[in-house]
Amino acid sequence: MERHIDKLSEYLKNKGLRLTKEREKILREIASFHRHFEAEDFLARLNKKGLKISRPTFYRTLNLFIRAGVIGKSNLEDGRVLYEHLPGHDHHDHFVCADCGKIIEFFDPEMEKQQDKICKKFNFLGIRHQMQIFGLCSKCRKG
Amino acid sequence: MERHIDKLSEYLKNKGLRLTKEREKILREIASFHRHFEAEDFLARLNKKGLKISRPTFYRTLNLFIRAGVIGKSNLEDGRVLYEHLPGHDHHDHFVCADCGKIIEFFDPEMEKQQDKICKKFNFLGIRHQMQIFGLCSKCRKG
DNA sequence: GTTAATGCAAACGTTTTGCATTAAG
DNA sequence: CTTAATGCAAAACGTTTGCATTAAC
Repeated sequence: MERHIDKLSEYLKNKGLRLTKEREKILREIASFHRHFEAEDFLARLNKKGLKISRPTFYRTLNLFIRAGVIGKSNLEDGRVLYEHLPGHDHHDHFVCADCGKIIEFFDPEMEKQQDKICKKFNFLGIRHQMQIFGLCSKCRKG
Repeated sequence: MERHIDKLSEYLKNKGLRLTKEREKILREIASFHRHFEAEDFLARLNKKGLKISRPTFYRTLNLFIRAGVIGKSNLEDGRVLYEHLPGHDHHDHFVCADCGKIIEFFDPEMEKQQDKICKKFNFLGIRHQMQIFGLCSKCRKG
């Protein structure tokens, strides 16, 4: 949490923006939620907890947090749009279980090396990448 | 084109569905378009060419073509939803240029092997995957 | 002649906007 | 006290739906 609030505060100060109660509340929830989340699900979660945040403010805040670098956004191959908090959260790729919908993170240095190679081969300057493997997780492949 | 129409006809026959003029027109355009496309762009293109297809019919047709296996759909990491015709179009991954938006396809057997390895390691049954590398293409990295 | 497909208008879910009000600095 | 942020209602976006009409088979 401290890392998140520090990073956000710094960004806000640089930009002449303000640390409001709403931003603090949302950040606290996001920082303590250690999974990917969809916007609407998370908003419902906030409201259920009694933290009443309006929908426009929530979306505006998500976008602000992205700009500030405290959360990341990924568009999955299945159309879902997922967010996750970033600081202390290194790059990783995703398994997506087609059955239970679970998302499993992985990081494979060999894969990263191979990606560098392919970029060089095509003279492409890679900035970031995303990779998703769809299939069945170890639990669901038994069923 | 023949491959596409044959594949569609077979699907329609099996399902007791009909090969309409609209479906033929749309299929002809898609088959002769050898790039990825976004739905709205392509619909505008059709209308500009004088082929008047309503928006609902167009979207219904895209979904039908997906079911029939003549086109594929991918949700890019940047949120764009792209379609492309399938027969004679093998699996590939994508470079996406952040500057000009161009999409470059590539296929790398080493990468595929590495993906198999990582699936085994996690006891994940991989069905399909998608990978996108964002950055600058050879032209744009000069500018 | 059946019934699937079309076009229209209207709905949809998600995300964004305009604007008057509130509150952070 | 200034101006950024909020909440509301309304719009925007891409896509889908209900329904009466048209057209494949």
